[in-house]
Amino acid sequence: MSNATVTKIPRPPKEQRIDTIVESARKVFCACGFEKGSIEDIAKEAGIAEGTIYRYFDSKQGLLNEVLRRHYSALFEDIQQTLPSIEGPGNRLRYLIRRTLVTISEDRSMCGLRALYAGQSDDKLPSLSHDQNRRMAVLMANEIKAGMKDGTFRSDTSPSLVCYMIGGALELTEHSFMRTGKAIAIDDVTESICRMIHCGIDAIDATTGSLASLVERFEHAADRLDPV
Amino acid sequence: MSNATVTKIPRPPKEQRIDTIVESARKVFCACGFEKGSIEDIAKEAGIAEGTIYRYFDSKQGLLNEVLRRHYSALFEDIQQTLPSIEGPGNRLRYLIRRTLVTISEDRSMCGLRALYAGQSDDKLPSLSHDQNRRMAVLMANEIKAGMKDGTFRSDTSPSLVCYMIGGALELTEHSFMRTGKAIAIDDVTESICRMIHCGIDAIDATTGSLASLVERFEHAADRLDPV
DNA sequence: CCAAAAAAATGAGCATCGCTCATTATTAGA
DNA sequence: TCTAATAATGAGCGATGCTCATTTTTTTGG
Repeated sequence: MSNATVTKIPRPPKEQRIDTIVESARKVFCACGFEKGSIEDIAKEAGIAEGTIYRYFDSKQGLLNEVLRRHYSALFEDIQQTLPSIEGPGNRLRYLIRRTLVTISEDRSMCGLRALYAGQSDDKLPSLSHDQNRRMAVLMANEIKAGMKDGTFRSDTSPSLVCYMIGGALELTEHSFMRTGKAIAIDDVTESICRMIHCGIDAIDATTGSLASLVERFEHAADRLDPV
Repeated sequence: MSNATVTKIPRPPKEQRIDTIVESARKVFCACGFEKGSIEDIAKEAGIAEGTIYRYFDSKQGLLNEVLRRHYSALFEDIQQTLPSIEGPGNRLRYLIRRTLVTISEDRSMCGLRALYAGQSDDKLPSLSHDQNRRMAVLMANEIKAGMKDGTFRSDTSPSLVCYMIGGALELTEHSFMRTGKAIAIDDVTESICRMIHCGIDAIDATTGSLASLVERFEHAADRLDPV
């Protein structure tokens, strides 16, 4: 009005504004969780008004979607580049499991968000988090199908079932990490999951023990018929 | 005051009132989900004032806790009675898996609640739903440990990992059921999970080189019996 | 360079919801 | 029957996601 230099701050371009909002949302959500982190907090963090957020995002949920989408896009780009260089369905499956563990291990706060968010989807379309999980599940399922085709894996395997079992194992690790904060023994866990997936829990001699004894009996029988 | 017969409705006993509230909450939560089902709805359904609910329950969350607790208590009582009559860790594990599938199959709306609720727990204590899952996980883990002890299962198995993998498989079935509404092929799914758990996905000849050598020995023995 | 139109930003305010508490209604005890 | 204890009520509080009329800034076109 009168004296002060009213330095007109030019508006940042659209893209940068969105970046600011998403980044602020990420900070707030990671710090407070999705429910407790309010739009007001995010607006304050970004230094803008609440209404501005709604010019770029339909809802709080949509904002979280974008936060997660950005966070996971790096992971999937990385995977897409690496995967073709690995030989064999079993090895590629192992890589996918290990890579997921690395991601979990890298960002604990985001894990909480992810877990929190996963239960969020109600009657709506599958939530983004589910979508990310599904994307990973599709990658894993592809490898399992490939393995079934080339004879590495049993042909009566259910790819989706196996994927969800792997998912369960990863979730356990994630939960445990979130609760305790203790570093994940990535290679050990990968090995455990892979061994389980490949061989199951039966003791070797329980699986084939009976078979071994059968062969033994057969050999004895053969011996009797044709003593050496 | 003046004319009308003011039929004094006696207050129901405390226990019955609680039952009414919990049952109303169950209906509303199942119909609308936890978030969208409001306390107002529940009070209206029960024919009481909102405040009354808070005489008996600390919070909306606590009310849901009780709804779930009652729903699952029957399941666990049933299990506790049946389990001791089944012989062998493998068979008991199979029963637990199948029994869970039956429960999922029996109440689709409650599944939604369960799934919704699972993601709810934030910084608080583990939610009731998690608690129920954990209770089931403990039962399964006990069987796995028993199997490891008696030599049925490999001794380097991680019980909790296996439990979570089973949990993942059950969750897939639950989600699929909730989305499609198509009846669960309980026995088929049970078989798939058990086969996976016990033997993994590897093709037989890939599983054990020892098996290959067994076959070789068999062939040698057979050769001796019936030389070409 | 300016005026008008378009676009962006604002923040007061709305609707909803979980929850509280002062007030009222009912029951139990003497 | 009178009184103290207990139960029930519902208006209202505070917080929150979201809207929209208004204001501010940018763009346009002459």
